[in-house]
Parts: sequence; structure tokens; C-alpha cells
Amino acid sequence: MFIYYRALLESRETEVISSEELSQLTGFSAAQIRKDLTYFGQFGTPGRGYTIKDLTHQLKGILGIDREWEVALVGMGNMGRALVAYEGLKNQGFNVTQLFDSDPKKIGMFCAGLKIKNIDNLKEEIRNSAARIAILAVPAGAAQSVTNLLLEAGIKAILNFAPTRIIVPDGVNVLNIDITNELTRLSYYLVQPDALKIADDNPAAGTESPEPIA
Amino acid sequence: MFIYYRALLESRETEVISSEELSQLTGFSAAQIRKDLTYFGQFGTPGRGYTIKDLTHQLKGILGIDREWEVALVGMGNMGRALVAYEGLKNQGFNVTQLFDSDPKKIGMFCAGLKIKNIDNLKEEIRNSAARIAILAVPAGAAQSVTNLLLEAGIKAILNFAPTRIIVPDGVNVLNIDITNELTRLSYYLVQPDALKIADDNPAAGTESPEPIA
DNA sequence: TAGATTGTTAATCGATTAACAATC
DNA sequence: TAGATTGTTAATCGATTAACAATC
Repeated sequence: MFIYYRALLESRETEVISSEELSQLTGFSAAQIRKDLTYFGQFGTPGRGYTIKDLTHQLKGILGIDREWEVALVGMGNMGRALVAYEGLKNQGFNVTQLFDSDPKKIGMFCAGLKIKNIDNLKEEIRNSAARIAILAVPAGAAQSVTNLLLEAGIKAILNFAPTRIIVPDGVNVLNIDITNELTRLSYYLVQPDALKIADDNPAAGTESPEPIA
Repeated sequence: MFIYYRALLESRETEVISSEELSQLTGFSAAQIRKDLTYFGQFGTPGRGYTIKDLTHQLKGILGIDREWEVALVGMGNMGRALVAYEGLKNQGFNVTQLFDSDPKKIGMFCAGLKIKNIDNLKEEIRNSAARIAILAVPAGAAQSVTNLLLEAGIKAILNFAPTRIIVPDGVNVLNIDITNELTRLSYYLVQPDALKIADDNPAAGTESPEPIA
């Protein structure tokens, strides 16, 4: 869905697009695309295709990016600071509104116009906000305990930059961004050129025999 | 493979581990694990299991992390600086040895003990090094042109932080880390709780009917 | 030897694609 | 109307799992 959405954004020259054209742009088969889309509704016109404007609008709704999301950011180390400074988030409707750290030297400081708050107050601060998404940019050792705080605060989605798995209950979503892991994956592809070339989100990539990607 | 490797690191209490135990730790089925492993060789002992020390060693070789990799980093913005400062990379054998930027104000400055070089010299500098992996941390607008330079320099694997797709020839591997994209995915899971809950690398996650993840 | 667990084949299951009636 | 392309079903294909002989 993300990929269809992105493809649509890049192809706003025509008014209408067919599943076949979307296939060319995304690498997914036309049948796959039609099937995926009809899971959410009937957005196309037989004999014509999909109106780009309409479908973009629909996809926004489906992806939940037809609104603004408040985001809390925990951990103001190098990564945390890089993230607050990143304009791209706000542009896409992800609005970092709260910063937390445990370091007394950092608490009270301002970063990108936001005051860094004491992590001890995380629960009530987040409870009093609309944030349901959090970015976790703390050291691995602190990841689980901070996660527990976030869960208590009612956070339902976590983007985890800590290089460790965190445990959350059902109904809470975690996505991990682990740079070392990604580099290891690249290393793997370099030394095992025969292993499936990167699935990532490029479906055009290798298929064939069941070579392990895990 | 990454996941098996990580699981092994976390389970060094016993000397031997069975595919069944690995299954518990990773969420993959025992049969799947045995199959994946035998793709690379016969590492187990019937009736006993896998010797953790041996298998760890084997996996290191398979993943290509039984060596040091030199890594070039292009783009010394917020993200680039956060990445050089990150100790985790070196600890895992990924050694950032070269920094590049195009900003005259940054060129010549030192960052984490490394001199920032002029991107105009990227090709020869990298050619004269052992780097085959590059991290791309430049703005979206510059991503493709810098990629082209990297390709000319002989880079074979790119970790791309720019929020845009880059085009590379066959045989070159790209992994994208797109934060906005990940947040969009979280947003999607929040508004579509019925859609497949995160595959990421947690195979325990939902299965059932073919709901679109794309 | 009896018990356990691998490596691997055969059976199952699910996802992808081909194809086409419906329809603009 | 003829041409095009959707939505959807049926057929294909591939991946996952169950099961077991081999073996420690």
C-alpha cells in the first residue's frame, strides 16, 4: 500500500492509471495490485483504470495519513537529536511534540523549539497529549524499561531505534530500525550473491528456489 | 539468518541447541530452521542438535561478519553525524573510514576523528580504499547523483537514508531506511488493526487471509 | 540399546497469477 | 459499438510444514 501510494505520487502526469501501469511502476503484478486494492473497496472503473486523484485520496485514508499524528520522542542522544531536526517528519504529518530524556544535563534544554522533559514525567505528559506513536532512541540497555513506561502511557505504536528487541503486548505495534542489522544484511548479500537479492520492498527482486532470507 | 544468529547470541547458556529451541526463540518453525541451515551445509548432529559455538561461527561466515568491513559515509548532516558517532557500528565490524560532504564549510572539519573530504574526490578516495559498502545520508535531491558517483567508485552495497528510491545496476545492493515510511506503516497498523500485523522480522505475527501488506 | 533430533522427502497449505465475465 | 480494464474466480505455483528414515 505504501508502495502504491508512493508510485501514485510520482505519476501525477496523467489523470488515470491502470493496474498495468502501476505494475510497471511498482514491480507488483497487475493482478496483485487489483486484488490488494479491492480488499479495501472498489476504486477503479472497468475499461478506464483508477483516477489518480481519487486513489491517492483513498490510500491516504487507508494508510491513516489523512491526518496529523502526534509523536513522542524518547532519548536525546545523537540519533534523537538528528530525528527532531529532520523536517521530513512534519511534512508527512508526523508531528514530534514531546521530547524526553533521563539526563539531568539535557532536561530543560530546548531542541528544535521543544523543551526536553524528564522521563520520570513521561507517563502523565503523554497521557495528557494526543500522542499514540513514540520513537524510541535510547541505548539498548534502557529500551525495555522505557518501553514499559510508554505502554503505561497508552502508546500503541513504537518506532524502535535501539539495537534490541522490545517486548510489547498484543495490539501494540513495533517497527525496528537497526542499522547494524541492515549493514549485516548488506554484508550477507555481498558474500552470498546467490541468496535472494533483497526483498525490502522491491518485489522485482529474485524469486526462484527457497533460499533463506531470514 | 540474521535472526538465527541473534538468537544464538542470546542463548549461550547451554552448549547445544535444537531446532525446536531455536524455533521458540525466533518464532520460525523448527522445520524451516533446519531447512534454511542445511541450505548452507550440515551443521547439526542428529539426536543432539547444533553446537552453539560452532553454529555461531558458521553463521558469522555465512553472513560475512567474520571480517571487518570498511564503510564510506556520504552526507554529514544531522543523520550523518549521528551515524559516525554511533559506536555500535564499529563493534559489529563495520568500520566507517571515510566521510564526504559537498559543503565547503564542512569539508576539512573533523568528525569522530575523521576528516570530512570533498565529495568531488569521492571516486578516487574510495577507489584507493577497501570500502565496498557506503552509507548514503544526503538529501533526497542529491541521492541519485551521489549514488552514481558511488557506483563509479566501485561501491557494491548502499544503505540509503535518503527518502527516495535510488536506481542501481544489477549486482549492487541497496537497503532503504526511510523513517517517514516506517511511521506511515505504523499509522497504517493503527488505523487498520485487521491488516496483517507487522511482518518485519517477527514471523510469529498474523497469518490467515491475504490481507495486503504492500 | 533407547531416546532424541537431524536432514530431507512428500503432503499440505496459502499466495500469486491467469483468465474472463462484467462494465465503462 | 469496439476496445479497454476492472473485480473476482479458478488454476497454478511455490513455500511451509508434517513426517520419518538416518544417525548420533
